[in-house]
Amino acid sequence: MSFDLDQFLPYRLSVAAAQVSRRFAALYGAEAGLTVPEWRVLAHLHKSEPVSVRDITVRVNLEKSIVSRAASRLEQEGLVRKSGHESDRRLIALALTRKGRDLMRRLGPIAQDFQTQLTAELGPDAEGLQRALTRLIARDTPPK
Amino acid sequence: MSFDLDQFLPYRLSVAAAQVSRRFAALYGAEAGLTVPEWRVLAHLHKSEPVSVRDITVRVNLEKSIVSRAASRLEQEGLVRKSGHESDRRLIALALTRKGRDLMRRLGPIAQDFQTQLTAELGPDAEGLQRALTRLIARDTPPK
DNA sequence: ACATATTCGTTGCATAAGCAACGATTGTCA
DNA sequence: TGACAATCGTTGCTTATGCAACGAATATGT
Repeated sequence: MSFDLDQFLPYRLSVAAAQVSRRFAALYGAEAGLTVPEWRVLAHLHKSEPVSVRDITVRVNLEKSIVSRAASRLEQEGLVRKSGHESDRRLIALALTRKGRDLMRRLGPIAQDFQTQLTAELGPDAEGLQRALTRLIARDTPPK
Repeated sequence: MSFDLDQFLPYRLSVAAAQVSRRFAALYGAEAGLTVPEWRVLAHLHKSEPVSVRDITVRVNLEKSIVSRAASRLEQEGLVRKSGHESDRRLIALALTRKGRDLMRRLGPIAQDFQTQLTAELGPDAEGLQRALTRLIARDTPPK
C-alpha cells in the first residue's frame, strides 16, 4: 500500500494555510496592498507599541531580516515611524503613524469578520482545530 | 478591545504549517535534500505514474512553473525521467527512475512515521483537525 | 577598566516563488 | 479545410525568502 500525499498532514496544513491566506489577502487587498509580513508587523504594532524589530521577530514568527525590510517599506508608505530607543541605542522603536492607526482601524474589523466566517464554516470542528494548532505551535522552533 | 494576532486563524495556520514543514524537512533531510515542491512531485509520482506536469500542478497544489523547475532538477539528479506523451505531443510524461523509486521507498515510511507521531501528539484533536482541514481545502482556488 | 562576547538592525547574496509571455501543439467551428 | 482559440511546458523577470556577515552598541567577566 502506497503513501498518499492527500492524507499527509504537513501537506494538508500547507495547502489549507495557503488557501486561507489567499482568501484573507483578497479581503484586505481592497483596503491596502500588504504582504503577509507587513500585515503581521502592523497587526502587532496595533496592539502594542512602541516595540523593537527584535520583539516583532519573536512575537510574529518572522525572521529579523524580513521584519526589517517590512518595517522599512511600511515606513516609506507612511504607516510606521522608526525612532531610537532611549536607553539602548541598538534598538529601534517602531510605532504606528496616524495613517497606520487609521488603516488598522479599518483592517481590524475585516480580520475579525473573516475569523468569524471561518469559524462558522468549520462548525463544530473549529475548536478542535484551534486546540490542535495550539499544540503544533507550542513546540515552535521559530525561524532563526 | 483590540485585534489579537495570536488568536487569528490564518496566522496560526501559517505558523503551524511552517513549523510542521520544518520538522518534516529535518527528517527527510538526512535521506535527501529536497525542496517542498520536489518532495510533492516525487510523492505524487510514487503513487501514480506516468503523469504530466499539468496533472501534478492540479493534484499537488503547485503552480506549473514551480512543477516544471522541480521536475527539471529531479531529472538532473536522476530521480525522474521525462519522456514524450504518445498521442499528445504537448504533454510530457514524468516517471520515477529506479533511483527515484528507491528513494521514495525510504521516504515513504519516514513520512508515515511522522504522520503517526503527529497524530499521537495531537491526541483527540487530530480528527477535528483533519476534518477542519478537509473543509478548508475543499473550497480551494488553487494557485493559478 | 579593559578585552571579549553578545545583541540589534541592516545589507549582500544565493535561491525560490509568482506571474506573464512565448513557441509548439492540438481543439474548435464556420 | 483553415483561421482562430486554447492548452502544455518552459523561460524571463521581478519580488520574496533565508542565511551569513557586518558595524554599532551594550553586556560580561576577570
